[in-house]
Amino acid sequence: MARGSTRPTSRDVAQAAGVSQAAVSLVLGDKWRGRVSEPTAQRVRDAARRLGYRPNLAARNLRLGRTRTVLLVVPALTTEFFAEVYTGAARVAAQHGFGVVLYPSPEGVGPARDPFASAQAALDGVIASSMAADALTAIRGDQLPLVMLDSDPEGSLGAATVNLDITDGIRQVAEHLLALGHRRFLHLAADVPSWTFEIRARALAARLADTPGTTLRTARAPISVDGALAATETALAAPGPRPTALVCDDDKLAVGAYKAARRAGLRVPDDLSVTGLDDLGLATAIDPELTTVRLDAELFGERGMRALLAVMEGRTPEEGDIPVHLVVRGSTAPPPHD
Amino acid sequence: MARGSTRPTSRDVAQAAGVSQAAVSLVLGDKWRGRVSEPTAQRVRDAARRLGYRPNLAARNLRLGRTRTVLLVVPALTTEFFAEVYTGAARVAAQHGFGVVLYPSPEGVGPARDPFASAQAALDGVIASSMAADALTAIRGDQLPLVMLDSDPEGSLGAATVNLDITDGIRQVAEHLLALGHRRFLHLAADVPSWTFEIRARALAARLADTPGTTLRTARAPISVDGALAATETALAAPGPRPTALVCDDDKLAVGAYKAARRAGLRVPDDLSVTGLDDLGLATAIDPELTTVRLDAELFGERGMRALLAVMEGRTPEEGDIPVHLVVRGSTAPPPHD
DNA sequence: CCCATCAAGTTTTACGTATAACGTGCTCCG
DNA sequence: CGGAGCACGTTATACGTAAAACTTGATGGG
Repeated sequence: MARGSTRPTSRDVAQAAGVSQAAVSLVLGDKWRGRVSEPTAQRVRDAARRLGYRPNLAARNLRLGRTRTVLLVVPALTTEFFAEVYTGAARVAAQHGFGVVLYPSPEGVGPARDPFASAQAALDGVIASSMAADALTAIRGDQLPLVMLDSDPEGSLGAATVNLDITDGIRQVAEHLLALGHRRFLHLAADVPSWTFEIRARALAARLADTPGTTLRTARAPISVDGALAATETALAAPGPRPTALVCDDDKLAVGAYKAARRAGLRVPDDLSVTGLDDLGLATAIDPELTTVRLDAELFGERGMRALLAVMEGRTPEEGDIPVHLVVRGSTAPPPHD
Repeated sequence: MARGSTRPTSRDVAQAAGVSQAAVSLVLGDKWRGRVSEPTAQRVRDAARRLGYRPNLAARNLRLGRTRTVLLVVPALTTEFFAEVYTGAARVAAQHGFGVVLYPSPEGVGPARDPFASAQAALDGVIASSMAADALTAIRGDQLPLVMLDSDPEGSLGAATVNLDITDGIRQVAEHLLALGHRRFLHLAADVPSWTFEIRARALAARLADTPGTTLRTARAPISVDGALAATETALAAPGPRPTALVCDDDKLAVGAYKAARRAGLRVPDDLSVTGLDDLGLATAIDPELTTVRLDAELFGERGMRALLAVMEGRTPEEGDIPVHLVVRGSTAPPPHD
């Protein structure tokens, strides 16, 4: 007889079905083969449904010593990129009976401070992107299984890493622009201390160093349309021959670059070719549509979760960076004649 | 003496400090005034820090019968809108010692099926947006405190609701366009069965009905750039006088409308005025910048969480819709002369 | 001087679950 | 016909925490 106000427990179900609480646990946990007869099992299932029984997860977690919950630490949710990473991770997690709790760094893009304080959840593991070393060591000290997304393989304190092959993406961008005939490059770099942006700069510089006669200048901007607008405007007004190709660290910066070009009276792509990186919905919303590097954010999240599952089970995570590929659209063209 | 492999418990701390487990619980729970001496309390705190003790949340949740965790059910994370709702809700939640678990409907925009199956978490309450009635009754049956976002006040089964004043937003749009001189309207409506879209149509029709000489046609599209492009193209090619003002249910649809206009050889805003609704980052990324209705998504999330806190504490949630306001940019202008 | 009060703890219990360990009859084989 | 084994359960216990109920020794007021 249920008391009505509080949620039914397995004991309530047991009483309703005329069996012991242990029998209920066995039947509902699918561990009853050869231990409970089929008719009895059916009685239990009926009673559970009738009472609307759902197991108390806190009790189960305590008993089993695990929570089937993992934390995803992301820099922010200001674009759909990390939302998609979450979606991918959550899908794989759900397939394995796990839930994902999201922790977007309150400071926005940049290092996360204390991912545990506000994540009011007991955790079995952590997937972290762009995290500061101190928070990282805190997690390591907790002995929690950890997977890092897009992080320096050397500096991640031995944690497993899953990376997008950004280096190759930038190389493809450079290759494309060089083939079009560009020689004077401007790099619009995100002013954020993060491995994933560092390697963009390195990859671009490395590829251009292989082709004599090329020049590379760099402008830095915070990741915002207005920041990119200002930085690009300044860079375009600098003395000397104007760059003909503008390589942006991500799509959002490219939007700012479009605006700066327009203000400077330059047409994209006739006077200035622009490239992005991410392939957000933004890329096809603007005119001309943006030539950019497609990052499969959902796959990124999936791979991250899969790697975490591997770590938690003591297996070795899948190796290899996630391939990315250039999507050529209308924002790149041969450079103008002098 | 810690066993090294497993996480320290309050009992380990007790042993290290030479007190009972109860004393540890009292001290660390800040309930020790007049029950434990200051020196002893200090010993406990030191031991806890030394061992790196963090309480087992599963055990705490079981003991206290609450989890300080709530679920946020959203249609999808394909735009930054619900990401911001989450951010706002999570911030308020953190201030009150709550965590927020996200449940993006796997079906994308539209009704959510079973929010509990994959949310591997014990919950104290639910905030739900655009949810199907069946899942809603499931939650109600669970007796969980519930707050609905942007839902029909009549049809929410008595749950508390927090709504944006969309009706007023559309009214402002209509007012603006009418003042510019527009009389022939096209409504690009989201083809999604949801209260929040229904009231857009009603509000627009209601306002135009008040001004004689106006006409209103409606095109329906799924919420995607391509869908909006196709629907708008068809609508613009229809016989009869062409509409001069295109009111879109959200910003994403407006992007598709821009593309359709461009393909039809129409200039925005000279030949066709376009409005959106949301004021996503998208709105200022496109050219011309979009006249739209600014929705404060973070505030929406905050209000939702605050309302849920009120419901959980047996208080009455704050009344009143959240005001929205028109942001006039470059996509609207007086209609062309015949 | 004796009981009430109080500080400073300790002992015990309950939360709901999963499962190891422990009964019961009954069947069936040697 | 005796007991080994099986089918079908039950009883008991542990997970780690919070807090109610209890203990103990000292103090102090009437």
